Amino acid sequence: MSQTIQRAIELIRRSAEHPLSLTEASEVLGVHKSTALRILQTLEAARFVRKTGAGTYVFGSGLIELSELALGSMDLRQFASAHLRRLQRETGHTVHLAQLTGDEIVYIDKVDSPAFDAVKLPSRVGRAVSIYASAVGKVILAHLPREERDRLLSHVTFERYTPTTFADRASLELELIQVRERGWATDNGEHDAYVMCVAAPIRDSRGQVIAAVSITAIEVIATLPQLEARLPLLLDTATAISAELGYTAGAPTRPEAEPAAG
Amino acid sequence: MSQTIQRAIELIRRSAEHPLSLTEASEVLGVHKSTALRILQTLEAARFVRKTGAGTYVFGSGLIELSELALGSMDLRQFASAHLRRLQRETGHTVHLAQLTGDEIVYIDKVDSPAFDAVKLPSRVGRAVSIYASAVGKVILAHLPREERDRLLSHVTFERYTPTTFADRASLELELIQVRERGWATDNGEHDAYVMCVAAPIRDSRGQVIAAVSITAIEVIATLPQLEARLPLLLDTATAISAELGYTAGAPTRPEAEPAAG
DNA sequence: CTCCAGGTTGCACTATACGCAACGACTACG
DNA sequence: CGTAGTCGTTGCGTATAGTGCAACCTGGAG
Repeated sequence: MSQTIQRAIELIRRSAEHPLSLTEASEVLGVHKSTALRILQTLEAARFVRKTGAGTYVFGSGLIELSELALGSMDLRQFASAHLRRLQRETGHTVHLAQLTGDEIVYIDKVDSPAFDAVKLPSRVGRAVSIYASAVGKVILAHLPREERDRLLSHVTFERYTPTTFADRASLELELIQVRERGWATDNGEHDAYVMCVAAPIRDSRGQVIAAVSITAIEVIATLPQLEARLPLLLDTATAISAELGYTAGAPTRPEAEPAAG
Repeated sequence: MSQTIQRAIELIRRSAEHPLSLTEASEVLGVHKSTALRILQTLEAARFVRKTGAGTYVFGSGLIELSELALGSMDLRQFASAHLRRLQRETGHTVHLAQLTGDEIVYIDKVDSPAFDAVKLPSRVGRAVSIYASAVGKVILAHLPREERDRLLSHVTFERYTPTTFADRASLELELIQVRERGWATDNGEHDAYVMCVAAPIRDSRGQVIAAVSITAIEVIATLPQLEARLPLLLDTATAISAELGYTAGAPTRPEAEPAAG
């Protein structure tokens, strides 16, 4: 693992949080100023950081551009966009789109509620979301083939964030059975006590669940039963997005049955 | 300038475009496979790239998250968001927000038109926009203090993209005078022959022009006169955003006058 | 004018990233 | 079923590339 690149990465991270002076950068890395300077100059040439008039370094537009390029080329995101926005308008709640990518589930789109609670939600596009303590995580997990689910959960160390968290494999499996049977999942403040969600699965053309859409609200805005009242709309949205991906409902594949998976 | 970091940057760039195999990565850099592997492993540990099941490397969510963090912490973007969305709804056209950052003007938000032309527009959040061949560029340039304008233009090598481009300093200055006097700018296909824009300036609390908002359409959707018909809405939007930033209209500062700037 | 802090440059050194070669996993093909 | 070919991974000796140092520059404060 390259030391130089690790140092560069650390500086990019810091620059995203707040402007970084050269001296600060060298202290953070524990290296000489000249070393930090060379790293920052290299990053600057690629527009990964930008030098302000005050001589400090901040996050650069080059990285933003690359991120947008990567996000924009995701088919799912394009297909889902209009549906998500409609769901937001009709429910009034914040809408999330999360996708299973590799070993983690990542938010790839978010439509904020105009209500004041949007700013309080800790979610952010690109951020990985808890696999077992979120509605989108559970609904994806529940519909995955067993071996896949095992793979994802094998990395996990369970943590009890709140009193409602399913904080061990056994209780989670029970919850997942229920999720699988009814076809949607809730998050009853399982990661943040005041955040409620309802999520529905999105399937690709093979019938595989690859993503999930959810509506979210903090409890003072809407209780979990109030969110569940919007289930028809949510399920319609998920179905519509799945259809865009080529999924034909009632398809022969029933990956969630898995009588002898693995 | 650090060679290792430059190589890492190149691989990040490539991974944003399409999945990258190890062999491909090593060929791109002209280095041994083991070298490319170490770079990719370092990036992977930071979630800057992600390894797919097929063994290829793609753009990672870590970078997307950092970009969203950086974008989200921009005050201007937050203040402008609701206004941009309203402008889009009421005009039906694609809306852009561009900010002067350092030596370049960068798109920091974009609200796509639902019309099919949105996909044809080459703009992207994070991308730098031509300073002299765009409506947002010209409207910002026109209202900048002379020394600032000189600094920005000193880096520029003029290029005639289309027949309407202001492709030399003299003709651009004439155009800027007009822009400054009427308070808004157009782009009559000056960068891409079929893309039309109208832009208005956004001022901060000191009265300085720091950004611009624009509406854009391809010519088959709306001609320039048709876009100009939406000027009242556009100017209202720009004024509203400026107000959010603390600008009080009719302020004593008139930076655009600049009788003896510099 | 002097001092100080922060940033920049040139150079010698060695830690660090490199290429090599051998190995393992997998696939295609005879 | 065996063999050859492709791709990714590991360990190691080497030299290149990145590092720390010291001197220099710049701007602002006292």
